[in-house]
Amino acid sequence: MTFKSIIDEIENNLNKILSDLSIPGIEFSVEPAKPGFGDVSSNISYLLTKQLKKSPKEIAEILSEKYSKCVNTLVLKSEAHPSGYLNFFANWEKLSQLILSESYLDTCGDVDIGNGSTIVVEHTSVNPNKALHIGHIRNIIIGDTVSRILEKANYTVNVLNYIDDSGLQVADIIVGFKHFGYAEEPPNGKKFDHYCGDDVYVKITEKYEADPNLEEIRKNILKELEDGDSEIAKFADKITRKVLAGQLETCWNLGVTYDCLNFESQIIRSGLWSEIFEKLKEMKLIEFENEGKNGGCWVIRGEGKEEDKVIVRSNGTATYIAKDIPYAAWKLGLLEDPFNYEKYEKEQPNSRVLWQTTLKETDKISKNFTGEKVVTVIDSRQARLQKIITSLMDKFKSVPNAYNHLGYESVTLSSETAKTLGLDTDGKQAQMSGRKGLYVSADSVYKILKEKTSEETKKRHPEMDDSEIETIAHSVSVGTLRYEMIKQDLDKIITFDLTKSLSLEGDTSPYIQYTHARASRILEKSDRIPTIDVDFSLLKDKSELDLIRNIGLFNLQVRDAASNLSPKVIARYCYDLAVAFNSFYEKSKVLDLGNVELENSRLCLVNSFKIVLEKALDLLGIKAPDRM
RNA sequence: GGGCCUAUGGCGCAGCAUGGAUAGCGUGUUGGACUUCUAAUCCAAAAGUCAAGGGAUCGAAGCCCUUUGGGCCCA
Repeated sequence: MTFKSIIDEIENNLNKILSDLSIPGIEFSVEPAKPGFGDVSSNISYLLTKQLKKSPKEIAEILSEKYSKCVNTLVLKSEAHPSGYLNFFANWEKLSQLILSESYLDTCGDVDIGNGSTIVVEHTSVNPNKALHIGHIRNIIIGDTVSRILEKANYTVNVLNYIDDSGLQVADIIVGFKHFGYAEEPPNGKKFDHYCGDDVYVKITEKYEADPNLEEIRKNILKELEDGDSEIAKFADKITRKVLAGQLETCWNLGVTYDCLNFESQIIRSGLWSEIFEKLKEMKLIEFENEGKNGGCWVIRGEGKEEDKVIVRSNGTATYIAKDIPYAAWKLGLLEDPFNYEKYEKEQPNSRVLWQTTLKETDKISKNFTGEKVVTVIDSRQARLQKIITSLMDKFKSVPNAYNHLGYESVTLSSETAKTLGLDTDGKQAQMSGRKGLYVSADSVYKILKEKTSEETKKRHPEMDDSEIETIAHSVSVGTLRYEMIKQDLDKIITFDLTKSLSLEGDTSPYIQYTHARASRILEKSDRIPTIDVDFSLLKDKSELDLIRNIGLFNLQVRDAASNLSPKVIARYCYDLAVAFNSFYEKSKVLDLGNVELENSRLCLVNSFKIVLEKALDLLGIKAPDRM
């Protein structure tokens, strides 16, 4: 039981009072109070003004009076604030005991929203022709964090990465290899994904601009890609898998892992499309256009003023939304699974097994990576397309809201950073572009961070050996990058600046991780093992109670984050928790107090903080070192 | 032409879903705190017509409408 206990108690009592007054159920709030207004507040008085024909203040006074006669275990007293709010003060001795005991359990922070049901989270899904840049990282970190949160909320999560290995971007680099003599081995040991993105892809794009005739070559390559048995398709498969391996290396380094890789080329060859095409016709979700500009096409009717969306062109080829529809239906388990599965050739850094789809019949392993619900993480430029898919899936699946598009705004480059990459934007931010070579790669950002944090750690701990420094610098660098990608709202554009975005102070991951290190040091230096068998009445300082309150809010925050698919909620929670600890740290010493009872109580609190912060940071995929 | 997102101290953001108290935080600026469980820390000060206008409400940063600036998507 956590801080929610006292909220529940108050809610129950207020409901009882309401029914005594024979007022039918109204939806009042009972929430953690703002500082200076007790511990819990309710807006109930405002909502009763019409029925009782009294001012909020008078009502609050009446309710407070009645409340004092209720059965209370966790509430010490209620108070009518002149503003009309009804404020409650906790019996902290009991509440602290509840909260801190709970925090020592493995299940701390668990909530049950999913009820064990399966949910698919698809993220990453980057064309396998280039290295991941900082914009992709936002997608990946959002997806990974949401998966972790959903798991905490009792969903069985299947994480998918969709590999678009048969599109235009892949065709481009194949043109480079096949027609412009780019070596298959990158020069001087460059990572293969970087080589394909920085060198081959960008240069070929330049050549297209110079010579429009090359379009023809690309078109032919594209056609050959669709035919799985062609030489080109086999070659492309080899190249894209090498790029993919480089991309996965970057992801794994950031603590991101997957359950299954789904290859677009296989979806195309599996025949899923024709199956879904028939179904769409049958359900009359698409119509054949006889005349007008879309004459001869199969279209989805736009709603209201929206344009019709062409699904199959008059020449019989499917548009690229046509690839998304069968995949979406497959994710929801609406189609018979045409795939077999095999293990990916490399192991992921944690114990999670990574599978990949295959059409080979040889080693027939069937798996199920579909979900009763689906979350697709794609940036909001795809919102229109995703809306069409969502409404189609709503018609396919009886469960409402089964398919969810989790959109987010893009990452742009600050004008200063764009300038360092050779583009003068006249003070404006710049959209990243893989095609133009205007991007900051994830690997390079990690490398810069790693150097910075290694140096800092070395300065603080000259005695440490290199491998320990390396471990700490890694955790802090990954944390910093992940936290930057997650801490603000999904619909805010992140303007990435190579120097400004890599701060290690203030509202950052190192700040939070540092508080964890402080807590660890206290526990390490004390020669006792913290227990919950302590005198909780000794914890009565404001900073102590504030820290306990924050600890007790963990599961409420997880619930909020999971039900709203809002990873930043957990980021803010970690930060608030760290602030509360730092305030406690300044005001209350823990060791060498000459008072064993008090020391034990505070040790219990410190340990509880450490446990909960670790769990919360784990939801963000951030590791907390014991020293830094 | 149609649609989506966004606007809150100099800069970057939270709060908006579910209207109610004194609009919070970081950074930057100014000043202060390391002989102490680690200063990647803490304390304090200055800094706000919550884009503008209108509406419903006893009450709006939040809800509705209009306009403007910025970003994106479709045509």
